[in-house]
Amino acid sequence: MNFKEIEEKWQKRWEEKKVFEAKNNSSKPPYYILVEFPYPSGAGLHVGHVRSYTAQDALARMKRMQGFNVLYPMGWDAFGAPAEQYAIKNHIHPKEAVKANIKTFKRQMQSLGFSFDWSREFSTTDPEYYKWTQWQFLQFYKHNMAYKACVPVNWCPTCKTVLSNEDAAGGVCERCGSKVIQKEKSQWMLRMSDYAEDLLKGLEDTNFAEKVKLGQINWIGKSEGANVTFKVADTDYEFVVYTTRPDTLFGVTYCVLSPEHELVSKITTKEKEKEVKEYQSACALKNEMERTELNKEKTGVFIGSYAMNPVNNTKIPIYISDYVLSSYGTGAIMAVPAHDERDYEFAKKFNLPITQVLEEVTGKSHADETKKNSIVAIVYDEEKDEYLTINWHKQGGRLFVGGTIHDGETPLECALREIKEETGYSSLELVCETPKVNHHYYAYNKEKYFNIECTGFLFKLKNHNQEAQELDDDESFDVEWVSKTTLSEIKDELHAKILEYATNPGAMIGDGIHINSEFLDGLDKKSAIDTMIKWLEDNQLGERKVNYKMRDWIFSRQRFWGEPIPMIHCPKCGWVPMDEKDLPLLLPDVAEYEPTDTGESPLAKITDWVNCQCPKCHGAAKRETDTMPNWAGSSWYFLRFMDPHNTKEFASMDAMKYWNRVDWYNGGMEHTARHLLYARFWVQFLYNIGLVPNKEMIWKRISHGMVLGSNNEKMSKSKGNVINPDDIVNEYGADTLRIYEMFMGDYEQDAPWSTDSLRGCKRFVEKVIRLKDKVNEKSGYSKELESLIHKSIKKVEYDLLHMGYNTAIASLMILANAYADQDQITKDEYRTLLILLNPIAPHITEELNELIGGKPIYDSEWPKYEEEKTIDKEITIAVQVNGKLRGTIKIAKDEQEEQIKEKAFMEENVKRHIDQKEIVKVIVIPNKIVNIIVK
RNA sequence: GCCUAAGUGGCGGAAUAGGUAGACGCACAGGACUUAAAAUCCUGCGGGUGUUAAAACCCGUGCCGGUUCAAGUCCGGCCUUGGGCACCA
Repeated sequence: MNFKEIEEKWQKRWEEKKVFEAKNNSSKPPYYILVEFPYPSGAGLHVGHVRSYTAQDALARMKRMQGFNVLYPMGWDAFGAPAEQYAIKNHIHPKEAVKANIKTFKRQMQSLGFSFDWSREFSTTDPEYYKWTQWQFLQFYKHNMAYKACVPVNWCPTCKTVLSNEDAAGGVCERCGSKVIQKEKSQWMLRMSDYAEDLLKGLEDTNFAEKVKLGQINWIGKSEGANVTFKVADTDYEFVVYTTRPDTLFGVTYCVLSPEHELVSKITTKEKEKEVKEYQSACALKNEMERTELNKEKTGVFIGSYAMNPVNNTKIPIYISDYVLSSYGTGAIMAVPAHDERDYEFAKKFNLPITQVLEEVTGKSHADETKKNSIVAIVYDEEKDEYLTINWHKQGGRLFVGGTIHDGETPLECALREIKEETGYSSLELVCETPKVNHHYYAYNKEKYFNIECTGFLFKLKNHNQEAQELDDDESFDVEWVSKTTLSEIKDELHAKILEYATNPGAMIGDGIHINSEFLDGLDKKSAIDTMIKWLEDNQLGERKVNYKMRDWIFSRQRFWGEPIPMIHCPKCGWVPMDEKDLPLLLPDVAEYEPTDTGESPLAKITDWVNCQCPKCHGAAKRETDTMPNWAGSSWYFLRFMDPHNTKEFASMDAMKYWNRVDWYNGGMEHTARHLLYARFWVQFLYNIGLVPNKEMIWKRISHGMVLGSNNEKMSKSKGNVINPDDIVNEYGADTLRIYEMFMGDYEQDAPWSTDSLRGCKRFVEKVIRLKDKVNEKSGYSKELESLIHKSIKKVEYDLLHMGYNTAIASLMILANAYADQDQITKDEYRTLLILLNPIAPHITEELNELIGGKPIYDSEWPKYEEEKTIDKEITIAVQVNGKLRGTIKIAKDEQEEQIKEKAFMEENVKRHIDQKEIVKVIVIPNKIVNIIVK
């Protein structure tokens, strides 16, 4: 059989009969399946595209057969930098390159037989489409959701262009390699942060995969805390910090402002001015990415003035440091080194005090406890890599040195004394003191409950001189030096906790009870936060505050190849929106657009285009030359597919109400955070101004795994592991490629390409073709195959709805193998196999179906299974003895427990294993397993 | 560092509710058909002990421990790899 001819024949037939055109006024229930429309690059279709398009195609084809009016559209997201680069180099209009690329993509998609409704095709670069993108921008503007603001951008001084974060990775221009600097530019912004809470809540009205939801939640980054006002000592200035941990206010030992903070210049003292300015300009050179990279080691400068801690009026120094971002919270923080990792690092570096205000609790509390203070001391011998322990044997196991603090003694003195008394060592060097731990325990020798506040110490042993121990009579233990691994023998909660602190010094960020905190003492984290916020509000020193990481959307791009922003700047009237009826604002039709020296869009040089009339006062004015980001056109394309030819609206409310929403949206994991969030924001805005029927227009979102090269690496030209789908279609046929990509592995997981496995799928197709020779004139299902056929229908249907494409194919292979074992099969049997396989391999199945005289599959119904016929009457179950498989028995479905037991005991091998042994218990799980426990 | 997904034969991967681990496919080996090759068909295919052959047994789902009659699956702790985010107070 010539698969090429067959594929072309059916592709033509489907097109002629308009089989896949969705109707907007059908009585059938609607079902909207969407795949991310591609950016038509010069490289052509990737085998990764084939994977997700086939998966959604299979779903679409099955749903159609099940009686749904399926919308499965395709279009082009064709604005973007690569086309612009190509155009600049070759002095042609980017739309020419885009046209050629779309042609290739479309040809490739059609050669694979995807059931797209091509009558709804459009590109984001079509004026008929971007007219509405511009129109929607005007709605944002009119509802005060768009504004201009100065934002730092990545600027390459050599190329004289603005770079995306991607192109400026590592602080170096991707193209010319020169150092990227930060430059302030006035940009259009969308007030997306206003929607943070709604975007978070809206997730409840979607059926996104859990990991997708999580990505959205993390991106929005909600945090709850408080704003707290700090006064600058000896001045009238004050500043506000944002904190999620107001409960730790008593532990604040310094404050940090971001280098850009407006107060810095006002409160820096004379002596510090020079140092501060230098630090500020050093930071200004770095972009956010560099800051993070260079900030393994904390940097900062003390600006000479002090702040007053509002809870206890302690004077604390003010620093500036770039670990505090001006763009988040208030751009200022209170630092609690004892309970914040970053503050801890900073404090260590600048030798700032660390005040513990929260201590961890170990052990269980008891009503009648005696309080005392104690220490645990860990001594380390660097030379031998050993730790000093005390082995109490049966009276408490292995511990470190420990003891109670005497009156008038500091914890450190106590530690040194105890070490000397218990072990005789005295030549020690203090390495660190750990946070205090609040420990509850019962002392058996004293028959009392204790609650102790314990400080831990880590010492280094300086020399091995050992004096005699000074022991009490009731003390009997061995002093032992042990290796690190032996330390795992220390089971005592307190000692283990101190060990953990000593070996991983840092901030204590967990929960516990508050100390050194006046009215918070004794409270846990959560109630202390609430108590403190209430106190701050009562005293007008602060307030409860929610913050989001998500910022406003920078909507300007200094590019040519994007939707022009329909705004006009008039010297008299300021920014004026274009009249809606003048849309679309077309991109000029020129072939030359060198970048400007100022970093403005190449459009700025096209004066014919830039100069215009102010819509308000009709005076001379200039157009905005920035264009929209790539994300704009893709934020609402799924709405346009519902009504793509509408010239009056972006889509009619009727059409959107009919389709209701996207039922199933598939795309790559890399788009699940940003693209999906932008699209949801866009839709929520349109909903709020009454232009779309639902607040969430996408119901289910899943993401596919990548197709990797055969070496298990990402496909790339430089690695030489790229597979071109055209080659595979030519050599093996579209159906084989489609089957293989669905069979290659778990759909949501990455999978490497294997041409060997592809050949196996080819063999399967050929096997299905050969089965045709076995078809007889009979109808119905034969007794031998009936049950398996019903099971297969059930399985394939379930799998296609749950992305189990690989197992759907496996079950079809099993069915085909069963057919092959028969001398003859009926027409109905063969046809059912063909229909089940059709969603994945549509061409060959239609052809074979036609050859046996069947009604076209595209016009047929999905086969139905009878639940009863999928259930086996006789089943084989396992018999275990003591949990080990010893044999199997055949039982009738739902057979009585007694009979199953009897059969199990009769099994030869089982008999041998229970012979002469006492039967303790017999577990029978109906239709599943028998487990006999013997002694 | 944080978040997230994973780790099962020579390979891709199955195991829907804790119940016979390795479905299905690939690769490989042996055989049949053929003058021969390809295609096709049949058989085997996690490791080990064992047996003339079987039977049977032991070990096995990244590592260590736990829960359970029973763990790839649940719990605790670790290791490794991929993806995302980058000091968010």
